[in-house]
Amino acid sequence: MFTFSEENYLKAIYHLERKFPVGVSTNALAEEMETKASSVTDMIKKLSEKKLVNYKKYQGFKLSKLGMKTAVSVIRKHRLWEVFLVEKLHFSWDEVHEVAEQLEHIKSEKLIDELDRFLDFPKRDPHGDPIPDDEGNFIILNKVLLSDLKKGESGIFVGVKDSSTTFLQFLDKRNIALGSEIKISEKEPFDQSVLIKLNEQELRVSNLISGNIYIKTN
Amino acid sequence: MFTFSEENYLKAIYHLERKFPVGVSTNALAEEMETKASSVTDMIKKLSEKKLVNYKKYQGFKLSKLGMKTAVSVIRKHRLWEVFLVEKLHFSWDEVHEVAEQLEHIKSEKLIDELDRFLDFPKRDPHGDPIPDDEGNFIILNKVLLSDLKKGESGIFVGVKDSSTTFLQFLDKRNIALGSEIKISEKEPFDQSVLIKLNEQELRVSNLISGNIYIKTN
DNA sequence: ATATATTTTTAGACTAATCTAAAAATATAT
DNA sequence: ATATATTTTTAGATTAGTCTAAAAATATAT
Repeated sequence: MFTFSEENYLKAIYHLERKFPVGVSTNALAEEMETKASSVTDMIKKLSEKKLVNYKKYQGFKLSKLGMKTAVSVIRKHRLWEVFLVEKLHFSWDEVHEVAEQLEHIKSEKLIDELDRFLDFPKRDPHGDPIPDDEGNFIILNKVLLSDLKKGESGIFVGVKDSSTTFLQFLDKRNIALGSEIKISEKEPFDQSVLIKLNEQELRVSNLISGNIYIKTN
Repeated sequence: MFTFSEENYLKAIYHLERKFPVGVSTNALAEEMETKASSVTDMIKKLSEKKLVNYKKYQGFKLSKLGMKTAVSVIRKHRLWEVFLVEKLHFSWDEVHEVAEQLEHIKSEKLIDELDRFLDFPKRDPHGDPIPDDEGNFIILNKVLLSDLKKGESGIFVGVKDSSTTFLQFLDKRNIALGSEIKISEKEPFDQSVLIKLNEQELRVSNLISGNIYIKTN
């Protein structure tokens, strides 16, 4: 079907389209892929020939219908494998990404659908991100950033925006786990840091932290 | 570490060394890999530079200690994934090979050791082949070909020599499954076909079939 | 032992994915 | 509006893995 590299580009374009709904630029994709703009241009040409992206020179690009379907399928695989690693193989949520990056490229419809069944059709991956079903449909959960809550408001911790190892380990260290109830006790107007209450304890976190935590409000 | 291609060559050399213990030839490996002799020469040079094989021009090659270790590790991964596919994901023994060929190249020590534990340290894959442990040690089972048994002798079906889809499906169709007790009722001297008894039924199989079935005798 | 056949290697080319450096297009600023 | 800066594309190279065709080495046969 498609090469690992093509799939990785499609996935990256998918994520960038959330940030830039009008279209993705060569430089933005180069940064996301940690590669050079010239390499991106080469690859975009190839993806365009294969009808995976819509592209006009110098005008940016967007996923085609086929490109979108393919990207979502790779994301489904990535997230299902993450669930497998955490639930069955004792991985922690900060260890799964690297391995899932490899596993997401394994080609087998049966494999992924059976894995889905084996895991009992999970709706979220270990970081709270929704898992597309076999038709590519997501459950969109309405969530807000913790940094957007006002003093006195509360909700459930349902996901992270940044899932870097360091951030995830930071959360682990403070016992901030998915599903925890978090309430804003205080909000410092000067630096936007917040005093939060969770698990019967109070904790002060910076705006950088609260801006990476997704909350489902009641 | 090593590329998919390098790992595939190492695995193929490993298997060929069983057949040709003195050393593997370029042509033999080309046939095994379904590629051209010139491609094999190119790759062998690379493997030789990386100290994975011992090679002298025109004189064939053998795996080095490092090459052997690497090949065994790939085989361990392949066979563990096969067990996973059959035991957890409802694959049949004739469906697993193609997917395991992909999964065997995933790089993660933790992944494979946790998978091993998750599967409860299986000693054999779905075709009866032994699974190396995390040190690379195999359990060698003393087995003989069904075609080597004499009239009246019997044993347990413990493995297949040829694990092609067609052969495995042939066995399925006749309910010849791993673990079955098989007894030679009759042996036809002319074509070496045998009348076997298993599961309370008698069945005639050709020499080609009996030459691909491994038996553990009591 | 020498001619012939077979095997193996080399030489040169191709594709995919990447890079650097330069050119072309577009955007920005005064 | 035109010069300058930025972005994007192109041109040309590089690496891994493969191929074909030819050359070199080895094996076989009479």
